[in-house]
Amino acid sequence: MTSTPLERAPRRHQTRQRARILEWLRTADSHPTAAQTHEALVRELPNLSLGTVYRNLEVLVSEGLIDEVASAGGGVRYDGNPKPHHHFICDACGAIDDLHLQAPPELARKLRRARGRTARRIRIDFYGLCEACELHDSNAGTAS
Amino acid sequence: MTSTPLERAPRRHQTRQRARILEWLRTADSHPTAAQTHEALVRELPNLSLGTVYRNLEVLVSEGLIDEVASAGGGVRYDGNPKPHHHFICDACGAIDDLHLQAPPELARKLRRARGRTARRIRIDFYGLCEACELHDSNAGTAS
DNA sequence: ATTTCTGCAAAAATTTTGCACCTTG
DNA sequence: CAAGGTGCAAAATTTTTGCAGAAAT
Repeated sequence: MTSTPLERAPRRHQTRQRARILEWLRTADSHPTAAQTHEALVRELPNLSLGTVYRNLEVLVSEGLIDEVASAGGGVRYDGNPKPHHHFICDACGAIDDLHLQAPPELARKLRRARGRTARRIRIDFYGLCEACELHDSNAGTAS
Repeated sequence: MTSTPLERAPRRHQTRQRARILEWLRTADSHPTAAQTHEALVRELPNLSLGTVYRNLEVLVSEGLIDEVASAGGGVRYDGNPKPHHHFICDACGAIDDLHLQAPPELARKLRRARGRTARRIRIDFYGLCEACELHDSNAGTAS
């Protein structure tokens, strides 16, 4: 038996720090890193420590209130929108945008046919150039 | 002007280290981290340094020979299969499996309609339980 | 009162770099 | 021999932890 040693879920206390982190992530348009989250909130909570931010992000993820988004380059980013959605990621500037479109049910079927597995959740990442970068950028096919 | 200062691509030399890293990644069934790659190869290349592995992975990515896969938890992983494909990720054990199915063209259309952007590349991640974990695991709806 | 949380600082873990010396072309 | 590459070690980052005191329930 690989017994999980009877782990009771702790009763969470409500703290200003955690509340603000969640609230801020919800309104953030980008998908911030732990450091960016700390940076943004340290103005109004001057003693907020990075450790506290890390610990709270972990709690919020485990409670399903936010999502972890693994971003290329290795950093973890956080997404204040826990509803299933997809992402458009700019190849040039790395910006991540939420897309609230629905995954075609066909995909789940394809998976089942290919592997016999059932998908609980499907996440689609679209890569391309965001509007700003597309304009900004003429050297798209020119390079040698 | 944000001039790219006329950067000439270096002529790469062929080295045993780089060759073996690429070759090993191609046959690897998992999606290894830099550390795992080093660990696996240090037997046959006893002086192989981690720094070299990092530098070569970066080169191989930039040449499009391998892919970076950002995995939750923050670590970067590498995928020796540069052809576009998708992933099935086990919620329980974290294993990542390649899926060689084709994204429905409908998706690109949806993106265009929703955002007016064009997708160069679409990556789909399916989350669920792999076969081993599904069997292994009876406590799926039982938890309080 | 008891449990959970915070801030701070130290410790780990991960990734990047500088540099002297080898290798490839 | 010139351009790249390697190994090693130090430095820079990023994330995790231990602890004593503070807050929440």
